[in-house]
Amino acid sequence: MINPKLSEREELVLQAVVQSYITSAEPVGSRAIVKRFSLDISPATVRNVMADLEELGFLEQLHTSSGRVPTDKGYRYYVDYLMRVQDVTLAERNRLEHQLSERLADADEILRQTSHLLALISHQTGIVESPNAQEARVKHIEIMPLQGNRVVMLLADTFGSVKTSVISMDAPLMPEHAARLGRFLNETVRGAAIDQIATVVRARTQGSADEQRLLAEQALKVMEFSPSMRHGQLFLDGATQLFEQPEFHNVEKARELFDLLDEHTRVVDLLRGGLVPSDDRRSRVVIGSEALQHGLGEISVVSAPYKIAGQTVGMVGILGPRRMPYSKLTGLVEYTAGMLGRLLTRLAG
Amino acid sequence: MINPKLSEREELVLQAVVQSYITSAEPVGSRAIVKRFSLDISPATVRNVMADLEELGFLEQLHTSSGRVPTDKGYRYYVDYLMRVQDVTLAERNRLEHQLSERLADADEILRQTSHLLALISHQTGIVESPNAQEARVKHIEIMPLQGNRVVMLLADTFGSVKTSVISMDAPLMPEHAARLGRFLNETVRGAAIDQIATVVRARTQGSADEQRLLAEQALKVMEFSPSMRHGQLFLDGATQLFEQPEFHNVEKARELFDLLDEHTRVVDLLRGGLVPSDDRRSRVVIGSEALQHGLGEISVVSAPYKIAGQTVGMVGILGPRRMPYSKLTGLVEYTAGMLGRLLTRLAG
DNA sequence: TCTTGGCACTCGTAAATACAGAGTGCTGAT
DNA sequence: ATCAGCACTCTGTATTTACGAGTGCCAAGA
Repeated sequence: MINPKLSEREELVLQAVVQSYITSAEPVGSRAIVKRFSLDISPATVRNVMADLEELGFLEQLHTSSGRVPTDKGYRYYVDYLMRVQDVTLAERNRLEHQLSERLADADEILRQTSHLLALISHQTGIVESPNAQEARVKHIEIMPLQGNRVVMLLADTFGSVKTSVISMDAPLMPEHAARLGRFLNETVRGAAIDQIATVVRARTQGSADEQRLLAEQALKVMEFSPSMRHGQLFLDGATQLFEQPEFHNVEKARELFDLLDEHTRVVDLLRGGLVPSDDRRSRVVIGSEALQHGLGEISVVSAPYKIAGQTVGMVGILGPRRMPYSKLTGLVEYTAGMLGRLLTRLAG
Repeated sequence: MINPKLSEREELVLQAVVQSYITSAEPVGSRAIVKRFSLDISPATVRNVMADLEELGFLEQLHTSSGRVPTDKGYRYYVDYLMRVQDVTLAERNRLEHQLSERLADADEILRQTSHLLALISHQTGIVESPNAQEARVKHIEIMPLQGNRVVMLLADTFGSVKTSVISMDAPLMPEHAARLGRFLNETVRGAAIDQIATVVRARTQGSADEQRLLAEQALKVMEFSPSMRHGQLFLDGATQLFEQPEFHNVEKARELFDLLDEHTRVVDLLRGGLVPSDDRRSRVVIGSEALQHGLGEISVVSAPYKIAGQTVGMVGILGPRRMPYSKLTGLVEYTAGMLGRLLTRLAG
């Protein structure tokens, strides 16, 4: 994609249109712009520039003689070249600090609370992805027999999060066998990546053919299927706020949106913005239909990666209508990602 | 409330109106009824009966000369006296059996899957309340130190469910202290009701004043605040399906609904139907504004209690618009509650 | 006394028409 | 290049009209 550099005046007008439209949700006309931004040029001149911008694909009219609305391309140019990232206000910063330091102990609780705060501050939907299981290492495993054939497996990882999984065995597990199995698993698997556990254990038990191998493999088989272990969780909050946005007053659109939010894999794709995790930009923006195969061209996502101990492990983001205050939200996700990283790093070890 | 017994013909007409309206979502007129149910009386007669029913408060007109629509009172009479509970079809029964026996090991997974199936079969929102913590007894507690000052507490109860809670201590916990604390807690608290743990331990540690008392109390303090321990979880599924119902094509209504679904305490109140748990009816129905102080007069809930080992411990239900196929859904929740009870009883011990 | 056919009336919906306002594109003057 | 002026286009909002579904009531019949 070539970068079609615009003239200074064109940029000025484009920026004005985008900013006006973001706050008003109404198509913006030439007169409104001159007035609102106290420009030294006449509406007629603005009209000429707007006509050019429309031909270039940055703006569009819903019908002849309505005001202009930005296209995806217009938003993109605005986000990439025109917008100035806006710092989080002091009040917002305080709010984040306070409400997040309360529940320091539980990683999941921190993630949940983060998504909640993102939603509250942005008035959009806040999204937080749990630390990627590919990066986490096993810290400790505990095995505990339950009633009947069932066993619970508790796994603590290096990111400070704790996962449990209840497994059904072929036969009841005696406490002493459980202890032995626990020791075995800890020796074998400590330090391994979470999603490599099965492979590691299988390699280790390949040679030796004692009864433990059976137990271990059985436990692992179920572990592989435990959804909370394989896929990271996704914390969403504030979805209902989107009903306030005029773009979702249409019930069709609203339904599409809520269906999307229920499909976590699609949401994660949006969050990651189709980019490789090594990409080290502080934030990214997906606009409208850019990353979506079908439907739902109406939404945008602003997201930022967060790091634990210097390593990128997940994303935080905000999802809302295409018409979003990008400059403010970009600042917000970047700041939030930074803080979340610091908090989680403190938990990790 | 007096029970205003209706004449046979009045009952016939009321039933016809309710059933017609439930399937069509349109106000129903006199001619339509005679036709649809092949009645031997004329539209004019039906009109007279309808006028009576309106005066008695069972029906209403949206405006002069539109068809009639049932009022809350009308639905109530239908549900209490006219409707015949409809059995679950064989296909639905098979579906429930199959899909629920797959994940037998994890109680939470069973509950989640149950709400999912209720939603799929009913095309409404499925709700399942986790077994009431007041009835559950502690089976086993495990304590495991994490990085830094943190400790994870794992609690298995007599209902076969497993809860974890991450706690921040004042100082790091040595493995041997953790083991001692674990033994102490198990001795003290085994068999106690989940929501009585704090009380029991406090009573036990009142006299003895060694270091363990400090540890135990500290652990408990946090445990009390752990939300997943105190309140039961609520599993909801299929909310977006409600967009298909014409009553939620209005965005205002849709928003109110989704806001309600986010407030789990209100949903639980609806589920329980304002009745005492000892009430042993097989199912209950809350219609429209009956149990709601403000707003949201548009929804109904059909629910049924489920039992573990003969004891009522929670509710399953279906939430949807007031205009619901009560006879079918009543059968569905009753059957589902029964099956869920059997499955969970098998896990418990 | 209950039932029913007939009829005038009401109300909501949909289509057709008219109108005002916002905004544009173009032209000619500076 | 810029801009004032003007004709034109399109939308949204009444307003009107027509239509149909359904009612309430009355008077006649069982």
